[in-house]
Amino acid sequence: MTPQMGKLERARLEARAQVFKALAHPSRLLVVQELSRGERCVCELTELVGSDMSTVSKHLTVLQAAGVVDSEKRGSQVYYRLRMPCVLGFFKCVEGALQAAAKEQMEVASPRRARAGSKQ
Amino acid sequence: MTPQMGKLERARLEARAQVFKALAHPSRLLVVQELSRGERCVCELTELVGSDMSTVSKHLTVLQAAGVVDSEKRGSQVYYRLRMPCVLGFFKCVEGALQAAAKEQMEVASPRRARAGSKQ
DNA sequence: TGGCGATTTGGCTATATTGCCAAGCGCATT
DNA sequence: AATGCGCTTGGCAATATAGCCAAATCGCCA
Repeated sequence: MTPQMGKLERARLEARAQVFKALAHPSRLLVVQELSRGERCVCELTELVGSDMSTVSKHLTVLQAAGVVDSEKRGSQVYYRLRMPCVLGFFKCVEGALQAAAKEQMEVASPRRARAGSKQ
Repeated sequence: MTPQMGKLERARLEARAQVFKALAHPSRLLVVQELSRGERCVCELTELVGSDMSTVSKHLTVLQAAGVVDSEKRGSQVYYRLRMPCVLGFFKCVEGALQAAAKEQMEVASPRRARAGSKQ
C-alpha cells in the first residue's frame, strides 16, 4: 500500500484497522454497548441482537479477535465481557459529531429558521 | 436485525457503524492521521498512501460521507481536513489496548512470572 | 453412558468492498 | 479555444463479509 513505509508501521495500521472493522457493524456495536453494562452470555446477546445464535457467535469471535471483548466459559455457557472500555468514550464522540452533522443538515435544508430547540 | 428495537435506535446504530466502517481501512486511517496535522490536498494524500489517485479519492469520499473529514475546493485542488478530531483520542485508546494485548501474548508464551491476575 | 442445552464451526450463497484503468469534468493558464 | 492538471466517476474483477442452516463440540446431569 505505502511503499515508503516500514513493515512495522504497516502492521500497526492494519491492527488498528482491525479494531475499527470489528466495531463496524450495528450488531457488534449493540453487543459492545450491552457489555458495557456487565458481562453477558451468548444466549442473552443472541436475544438482544435477534439473529441466529451462530451469527452472534461469529460476531463475538470477530470482536474477540480484535481484542475488544474477552470470553470465559462457566458451566455450559460462555460469558463475554468488554475488554476495551475506552471504546465507549469514542461512542460519545461519534454521537456528538453525528448530531452536529444532523443539525447542520437542517440548516442547509432551511437556512432561515434553523434555530429552534434542536435536541431531538 | 433486532425485532424489539425501534427504527430510530436502529438507524442510530447504523449511522454509528458507518463511522467505524469509514475508519476500518489502513489507508483511511493513515489519511486521518495525516490530516490531524493539518489540511492536505488529494495529491499529497495520494503520495502518502501510495495508491492510485482514484482509489484515494474514493477513500476520501467514504470518510466524508461518514462525517469524518471535510473538503474544500481551492483553485484546481481539493483540500481535505479532519472534521471529527475526537477520533484521535480513540487511536490512543486502541494503541494502548493493542500493546497490552501484545504484552499479555508474551506472558502466555513464556509464563515466567505470570502470577497476578491470571485467568483461566 | 446417553442425552440435553449452550456454543462453535463448516459450508454455502448473497452482498459489499477494494483497487485498478479509463473516461469525464472543472478550473487555470496559454 | 485549447491544452494541461487535479480530481472524481463509471465500470469491472477480485476479494472479503454477513447470515442462515446444518453438523460437530463440550459440559452437565439423570
